[in-house]
Amino acid sequence: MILREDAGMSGRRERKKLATRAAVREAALRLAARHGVEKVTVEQIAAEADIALRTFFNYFSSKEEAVVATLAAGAEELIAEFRARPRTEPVLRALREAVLVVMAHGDAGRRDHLEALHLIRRAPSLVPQQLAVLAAQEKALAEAIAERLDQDADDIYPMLCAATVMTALRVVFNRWLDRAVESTDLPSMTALREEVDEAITELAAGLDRPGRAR
Amino acid sequence: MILREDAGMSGRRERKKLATRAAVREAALRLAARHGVEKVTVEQIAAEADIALRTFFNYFSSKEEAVVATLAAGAEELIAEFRARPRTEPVLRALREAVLVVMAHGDAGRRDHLEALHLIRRAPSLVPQQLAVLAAQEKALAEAIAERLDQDADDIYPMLCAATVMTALRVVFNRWLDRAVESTDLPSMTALREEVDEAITELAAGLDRPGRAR
DNA sequence: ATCAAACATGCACGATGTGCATGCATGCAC
DNA sequence: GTGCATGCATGCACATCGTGCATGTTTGAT
Repeated sequence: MILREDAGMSGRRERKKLATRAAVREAALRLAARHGVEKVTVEQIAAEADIALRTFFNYFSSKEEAVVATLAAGAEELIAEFRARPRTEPVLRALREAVLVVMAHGDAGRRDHLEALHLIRRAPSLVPQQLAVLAAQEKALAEAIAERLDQDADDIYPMLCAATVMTALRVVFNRWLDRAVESTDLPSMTALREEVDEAITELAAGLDRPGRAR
Repeated sequence: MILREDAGMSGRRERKKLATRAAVREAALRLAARHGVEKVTVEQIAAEADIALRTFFNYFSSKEEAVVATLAAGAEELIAEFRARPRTEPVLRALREAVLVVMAHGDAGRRDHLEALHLIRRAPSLVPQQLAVLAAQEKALAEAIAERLDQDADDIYPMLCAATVMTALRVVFNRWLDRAVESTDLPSMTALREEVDEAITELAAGLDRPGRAR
C-alpha cells in the first residue's frame, strides 16, 4: 500500500466534485431567488443540478446550507486578503483595507453574495445557517490574526478580535440591506464602504460611550 | 366588541401556557443532557412533558429551539440588569456591571444555562440555533442602548455595540467552556469573571493592535 | 347560562435526512 | 492495456420532522 499525499488536489475526481458542488450551490441559489427558499424542495434543486436526490446530501446536509454556502466564499476571500497585507499595518487597519479590497473586486461572486444576503433577509430559516458560517470563519480569521502577531491561536485577543470584526461586518451589511429595500439595485455602494470604515474605526478607537452629562 | 389591552398577562390561560412552555423546555434540556441531543426524538420530549406530539410544535418548531430556549432567559436577564444601571455610567461599564450581577445570581436558571452551553459544545446542530437566539437578543439590547443614549434605535452605534458585546460574551463563555473540559464541575468561576472583565475592557479601550515593530 | 375565541389533540401527508446495498468511474500498479 | 481497489453516485427503505386541517374541550367575558 502506497501513501499518496496528493490528497485533495489534482485528478479528474476532485475537479468533478468541486464542479458538482458549485453547480449545486448555484442551482440552490437560483431556485431560491426565483421561488423563495421555503417553496423550493431539495428534489428540485437536485433536478436543476442534474444529480440524484440522494447525491445532494453527499454535498450538503440541507438546502439552507447549500444556499448559504455562497457566503463562505466571501469570508475566505477576506481572510486571504488580510493575510496578504503587510505586517507593519495595525491589525484593524489591515482588516479594513482587506474588506475594501474585496468589496472592490466586483466579479460575479459578489453578485451571488448579495443575492444570498437578500434571500436571508426574507427567509428567517436562513439566519441560523448564516451565523453558523460566519462563526466557522471566525476561527480561521482568529488563526490568521494570531499568526500575524506571533501569538498563540487560542489566546483571547485573536478570537475576540476576529469574532468582533465579523460581527461588525454582519451588522453593517445587514443595516445596508435594510436601508436598500426601495432602490432596485444599487443603493449607494459608497455608503456601504463608508459605514464599514466607520464601524471598524469605532472598534479601533474603543466602543465605549460616556453616560449622560445630566 | 370591547378591546382588551390586558393582552398577554393575567388569566389561567396565560399562566398555563407559560408553565407548559417551561415544562417542555426543561424536559428537552433534561433528556438531551442524558441521552445526547441527536438521540432524542420530539416524541420523547412531548411524552416527558406530558403533551401530545402535535402540541409540541405549538410551542417550538424544533427540538433544537426548545433546548436553546434556555439561553434566551439569560440574555433577557442581562438586558434587564443593564436597563437598571444608572444612566451616569458609560455604556460598556454598565454592561460589564450587568454581566457580573447576572453571573453572581447563582440560582437554578444559571445551572440550566451552563448545562445548555455544555450541550451545544458537543452538538454542532445546536450552534446555528444558539447564534440565532443571540442575534435576536442583540436587537433588544440595541434598543436598550439607544434608549439610554436618547439615540435612534437604528443608529449604527447601538446596533454595533450590542452585537459586539454579545459576541464578546459568547467568545469568552465558549473559551471558558473549552478550557473546562477536564475539571468535573467548577473550573474557576473567578477566571470566567476575569475574562469577561478583560474582554469588555478591551472593547472599551479599542481593539486595535500595532503591527510588528520592525 | 351562554357564546366565541383560544387551545390541545389526532390524523394525514409531503418533505427531510440517513443507513445500506449496488454498480459505475477513477486512479494506481504492473 | 489489464486488473484491482477505492471512491462516489444512485436507488431504496425507513424513521423522523413539520404543517394544514378538523374536532372536541377549556377559558374568559357578558
